[in-house]
Amino acid sequence: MIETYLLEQLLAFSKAGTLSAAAESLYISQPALSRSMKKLEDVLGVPLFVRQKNRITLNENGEEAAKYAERILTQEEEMIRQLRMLEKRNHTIALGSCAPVPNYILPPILSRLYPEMTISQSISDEEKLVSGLKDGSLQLIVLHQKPVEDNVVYVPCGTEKLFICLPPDNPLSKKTEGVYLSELDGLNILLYSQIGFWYDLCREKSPGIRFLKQNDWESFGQLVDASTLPVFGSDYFFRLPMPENAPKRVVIPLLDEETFVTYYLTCLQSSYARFKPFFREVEGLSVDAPPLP
Amino acid sequence: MIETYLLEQLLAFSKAGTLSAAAESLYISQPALSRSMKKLEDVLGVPLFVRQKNRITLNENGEEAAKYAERILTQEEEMIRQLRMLEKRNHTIALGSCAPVPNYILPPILSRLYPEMTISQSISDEEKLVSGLKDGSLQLIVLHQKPVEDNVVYVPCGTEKLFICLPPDNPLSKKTEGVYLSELDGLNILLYSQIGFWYDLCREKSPGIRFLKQNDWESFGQLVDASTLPVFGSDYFFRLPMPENAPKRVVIPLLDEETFVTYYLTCLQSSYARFKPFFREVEGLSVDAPPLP
DNA sequence: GTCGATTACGTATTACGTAACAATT
DNA sequence: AATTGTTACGTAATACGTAATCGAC
Repeated sequence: MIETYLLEQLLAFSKAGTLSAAAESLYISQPALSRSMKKLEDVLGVPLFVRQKNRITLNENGEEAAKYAERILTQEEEMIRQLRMLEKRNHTIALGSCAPVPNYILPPILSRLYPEMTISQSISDEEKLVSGLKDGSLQLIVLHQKPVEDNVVYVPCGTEKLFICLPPDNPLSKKTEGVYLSELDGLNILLYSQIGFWYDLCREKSPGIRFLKQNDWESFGQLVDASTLPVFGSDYFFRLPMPENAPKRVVIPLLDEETFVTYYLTCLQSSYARFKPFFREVEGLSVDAPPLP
Repeated sequence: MIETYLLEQLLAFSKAGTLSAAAESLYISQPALSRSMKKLEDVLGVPLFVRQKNRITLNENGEEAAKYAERILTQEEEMIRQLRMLEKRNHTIALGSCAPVPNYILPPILSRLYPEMTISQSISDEEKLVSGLKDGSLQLIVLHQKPVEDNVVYVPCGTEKLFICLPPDNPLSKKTEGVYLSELDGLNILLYSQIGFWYDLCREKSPGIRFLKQNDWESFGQLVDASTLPVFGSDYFFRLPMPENAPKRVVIPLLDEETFVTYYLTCLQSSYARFKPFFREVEGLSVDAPPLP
């Protein structure tokens, strides 16, 4: 049996070239390393070095042994990595959503139902969500369309409606009955970048919009407050108890039917048993503001 | 870094099922193993066991870890095996021959020229000899035909002539000028089994011969002495200073041209430099009896 | 009572550091 | 003189064994 520290020290030597340099890199003394290498030769039963008076180098066996050592040490690292990942996966529920709103609503419910689990959340596009579900890196995903895959279970878990908030001096702000996305062509619109599929939708329907993207939520909020630039709004946010969501602006509904979406909470059939209580609770949930404190 | 003994102990536990049984199989005490498993969990940073009051079993992490442990330990064994093989290969010259005679003649010369090397010898068929040369398990081979391969070097290293030794009462023994192998059809012939290609040759030329095969050289010799059964003979053996090679028998030459062969000592081009002195010495060597003492 | 696991404590192994030395550049 | 590797010896870390305890069957 070859103890791992011997392999580690051999590899360090093969990289450093001298015992002294290797010993330094290992934070041990040179004599200790010298002895270890002798011991390794003893354990393996073959000489690994050619020893001159003042110099020690790997022989053919030693070169070969160093390659093996590297492979084995890599395997051990891989073992640790994988086990920690497995442990983590068994203690976290990874939720992925196509839009921010489900990520506001669902995690609190998950935390209550599975108090011992860590809840992780992320936003990405439909393709990545589905592949994440399949490869096990996501346990729950929220789509804005019914999933077409087999082997999944889904329920509607709320709706969301998109609005555009325009400054009163904009001519479109008079059309209180609503506008189409295509009518926004050419506008400069403030946008928080983490909004999932909504961005793609607007880009598709109205390629001429010039988005002023903000990655930081705080900065975005300040820009909304400090300017009268148009911003998108959602019925979800309008119901939150914030004083003013988009002050100094007129809220106009969008008329494209795609701006009213239903969210579908989805999991693999194989994990449905585990999440059944959650699905029960969420089924038919309307995307509403959380209860006032 | 995971010390190997921990992996070994984990694997032992996963095979034994209880700490006590595993400890026994490892020749250590139960508490020692208990502590080791705790330590392994500590090193890996994940729990590996479900601990009940009186029972400890692997959890999902543990099962996975045991698989990794087995892989890694196997790799280490493989490492030792391969290194020892490499060491051995670098200290032995493996000679393979298609017939026994070159194995009598060449090893003494090799020992003299390469005194620090171990000489190993074996007999097998042409196909295995060539593949052995190519895969490195043989460094020198002796064929009874010129090799057709590229990347090899060869020299003739002697000849051998086959005879048949018949009892005087056999009608064929009168044909002192010689007989063909095909004429031996139907005879019972004593045969020492380790004679390489000679056996295939006789089988091919005279399928009707009934061979009385002996694997043991001593037994074969005693049978030759104690009977008058026909046996094959070789000019090499006739020249040895033995009192009687095939007593009570008449030695008749075989007329098939294939019964006179030239041996070709062969090595890879890549190792010719190493064996050049040997080739020099052997070149044109006639397969003759060794000098009388 | 037996069997299996953990805890506590002492022991023995062994990997390591320091010091001294030898040899090369 | 500076660098590199080995030997000798003491030390410290640690893996192990023994004894005791707790629980379950």
